[in-house]
Amino acid sequence: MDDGDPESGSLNDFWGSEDPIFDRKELLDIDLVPTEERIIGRDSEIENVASSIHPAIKGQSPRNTLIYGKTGTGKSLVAKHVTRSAQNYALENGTKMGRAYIDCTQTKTETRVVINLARALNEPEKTGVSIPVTGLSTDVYYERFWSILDQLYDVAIIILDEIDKLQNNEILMQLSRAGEAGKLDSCKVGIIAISNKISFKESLDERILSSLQDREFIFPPYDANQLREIMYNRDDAFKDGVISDDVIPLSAAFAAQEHGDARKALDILRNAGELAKDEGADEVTEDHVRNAREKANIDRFSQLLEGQPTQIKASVYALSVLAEQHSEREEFATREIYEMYQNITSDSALGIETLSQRRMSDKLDEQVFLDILGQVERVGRGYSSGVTNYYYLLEDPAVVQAVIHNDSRFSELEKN
DNA sequence: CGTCCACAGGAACATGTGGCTT
DNA sequence: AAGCCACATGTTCCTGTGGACG
Repeated sequence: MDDGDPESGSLNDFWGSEDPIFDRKELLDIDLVPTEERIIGRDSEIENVASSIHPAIKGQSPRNTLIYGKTGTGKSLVAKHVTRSAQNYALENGTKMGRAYIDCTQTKTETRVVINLARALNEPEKTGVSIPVTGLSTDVYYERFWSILDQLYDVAIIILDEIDKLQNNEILMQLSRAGEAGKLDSCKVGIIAISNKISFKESLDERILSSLQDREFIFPPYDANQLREIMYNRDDAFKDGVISDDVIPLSAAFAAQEHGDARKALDILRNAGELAKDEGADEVTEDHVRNAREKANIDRFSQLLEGQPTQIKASVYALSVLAEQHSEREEFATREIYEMYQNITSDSALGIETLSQRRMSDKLDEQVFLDILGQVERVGRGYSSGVTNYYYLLEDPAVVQAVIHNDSRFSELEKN
């Protein structure tokens, strides 16, 4: 609008400036499935998974497979890589192989999983089957799904990631027995189930278990050497010579301390680069890595909390106020938090309803699950009870409140 | 030692939303 | 247009618990 702006000259310099630190930052994204030579230290895992699904190449039944391992141990990576490679090979050999990936943290109910699978594998112009996003009964979705599989594929491989997040295991039942139950005529189905909890097995039906347990692999955490190699393999994310020698070994050491999580390693590395860039430094140093590790924790926390609904912010806020008022204590019982929560929600111009204590305690539990709050159980405290839950903040109350005040509805609250 | 308190968390039930089918 | 359907979000009711307290 204002032309002749005296700033525009310097801004032009800015737009034209090159990133002094990063070259191909996307390489530091954990979800990127690298080409095979970039997958480090998972050779035998790749081999194992590949051998499970090998029969699928010729259109025969693949074996169902269960993969365990902590976060950031390459489970999804290996599953995606192997199945993609198999699909390409099968295609060249005249086998129609379908392949679908479901993240069960996003898709938790049986129906949603079927819908997503069907939509992922469907080709409406060939099958003439339409899969509405919602509106049908689960049975109908299943029928359409089976029909799609039979029409389009000789064999389908389905990856269910974070399977322990599923509300119930009916979908596994259906998928693993589809052939025997006569739901499918020609198409074979293979399941690759991924979980980070070994205890997941206990919640499984005997029949599913026997079919899944067929092939079962545990992915060990990466050790510091492997983490280092993973990062060296992706170091062309940075400009040449920008990272000093100790940066990667130190990031690897930090990540190794936190259960060998490759995701964390890459996060630290990326954050270190960003810190250096913000400072205008031309080199990433050991100090950047140390700060990045701090920052990564707080960032994760803030983002998580920021994205939560208002009711949850209100309950967490209540806890933060309590923590502020009683500097000598950290943990507070549900009832105390609820009283404060009532003050907050009834009073102000927040414009939200005051929920029942039952409901609020569910919200708090949810936050414990997300690692926003911590929880301890205590017996027989104060005036009688069986067990009482006590909650505490995992970050400084000031940090928590700062994040919540970012929400415009809460910003007024500050004054009280 | 029995009674009572007050909490955790499961279960049944209610309501609202979005959307398909016929 | 009427009837289903899945599902999120809440509420109410209820059972089990284990220390406090008489």
